[in-house]
Amino acid sequence: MTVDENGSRVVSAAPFPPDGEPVPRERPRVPEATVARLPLYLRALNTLTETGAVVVSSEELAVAAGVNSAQVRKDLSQLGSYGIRGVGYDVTHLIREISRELGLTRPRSVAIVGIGNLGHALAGYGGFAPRGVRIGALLDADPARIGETVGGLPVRSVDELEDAIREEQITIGVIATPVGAAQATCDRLVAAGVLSILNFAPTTLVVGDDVDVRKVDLSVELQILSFHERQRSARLPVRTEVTW
Amino acid sequence: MTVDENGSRVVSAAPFPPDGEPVPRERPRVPEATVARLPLYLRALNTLTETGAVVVSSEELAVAAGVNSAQVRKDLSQLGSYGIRGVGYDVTHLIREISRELGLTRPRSVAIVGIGNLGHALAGYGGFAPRGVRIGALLDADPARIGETVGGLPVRSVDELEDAIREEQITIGVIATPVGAAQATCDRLVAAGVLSILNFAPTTLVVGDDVDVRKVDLSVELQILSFHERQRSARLPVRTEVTW
DNA sequence: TCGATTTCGTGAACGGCTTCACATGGGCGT
DNA sequence: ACGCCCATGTGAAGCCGTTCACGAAATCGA
Repeated sequence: MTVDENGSRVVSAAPFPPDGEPVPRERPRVPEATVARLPLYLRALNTLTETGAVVVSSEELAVAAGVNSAQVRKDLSQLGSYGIRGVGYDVTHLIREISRELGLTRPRSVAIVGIGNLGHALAGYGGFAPRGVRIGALLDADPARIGETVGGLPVRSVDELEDAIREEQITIGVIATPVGAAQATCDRLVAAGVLSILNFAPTTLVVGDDVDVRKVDLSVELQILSFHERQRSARLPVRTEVTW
Repeated sequence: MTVDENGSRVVSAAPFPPDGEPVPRERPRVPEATVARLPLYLRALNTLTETGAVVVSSEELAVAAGVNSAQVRKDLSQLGSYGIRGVGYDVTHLIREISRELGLTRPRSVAIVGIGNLGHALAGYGGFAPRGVRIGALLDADPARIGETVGGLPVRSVDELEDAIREEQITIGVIATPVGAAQATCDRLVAAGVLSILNFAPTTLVVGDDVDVRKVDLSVELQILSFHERQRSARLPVRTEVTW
């Protein structure tokens, strides 16, 4: 299962239930693009509650998340009609529904493999716990680092990877190892039962179709910015007066 | 200028030059989706040269980058026809052309603001220099960290931000500060002349239309994975036998 | 020289996503 | 109780991106 998979293997649900079924299960399917924005809405909503807001309009939420307001409405309508016309959305209700849709009601546990600078940063990042994601284990191959405590958790040997995943019921693996160890680490995580991988190593991981891989690549992001800067500078020298 | 801007302001070039012009300037425009893949190709090509490969087929490159081979051909054809039918692509030539397209021929300098764990990780990341991106300055607000050397570069006070940007001809700002300082840092970077921002702080930055912002958000990635896991588990309990 | 083989380049079809525009319908003031 | 106002929910249109399928072109061997 790749990042952009279009769910073609999913049993295509009938557009409508055969009759006036009282069971609302089997909603059509939430588009991938919407899923990617739900976390943004969630964060914006959490910020809003701190300011005491109790209802929010699609326009406000759109500004806070940096998207179009029609998009907000369409996204939220995918989860059901939780808004009130003429008023807006109930903030706490919306937080609950989005959290449920994202599967954050039962917290997920992650293992971070590779506790270098990046692993440290991830382990110490406070933004996980309040959002339904729990760090269950830190693993590293360097004996010098084992036993060290990072963010309240001890660093364990990567030899214990399989044990840790079982003990802590880990379902998500984060790869923060050097490039050379990334694929092998990935294979071990998958063999141990992990089905979701977040990869920070600058390499393309090869996995089975049933594994979900997402990739965060710093130099790719910078190169995309570089492209846009080049475009911009190439556009500056106006050529209208060359013709005469 | 947002990430997904569709270049509507760009003068739409005529599909063909009026006649057999020798000047190939004004290609139609490279799609954003293609730009996002060019860095992947570039990395795969660099790996290939190390193995001694001199030509590469679209199929090989596709496997290395984890995409479809038709996509590779379509992407590369956007930059011009650099392939040879029946043979493949010349590796070194392709590296040159992609680097040129991405604007990496004249190296870009970045400033990293916020030298915590994440800033350390970024500063120490070896993947930048060989890819046309140079770290020009490290800045932090904490007096205790100023003067420290990270990755061969001294940490300077954030008070010197404007000076550093001028001296080092920095065009890209990387925000690795706490959330609270992100927007203010962004504003200062923009005021100092930076037009591209890579934001690691979990917040939506508000900028003018002429500033290009990209965002890397760790918890968002994890929440997307969480959603897919929930989907998967909801699909597992087969319901065919409930009906009798 | 000629045909077989390989791989690029690309038109066309398809599907997904975004945006617009407006009907729908709930609240609030009088 | 009634009508005005406002924000949601959603068809429709258009755009962008992906994939298929095949023609074009280049090499190689006989």
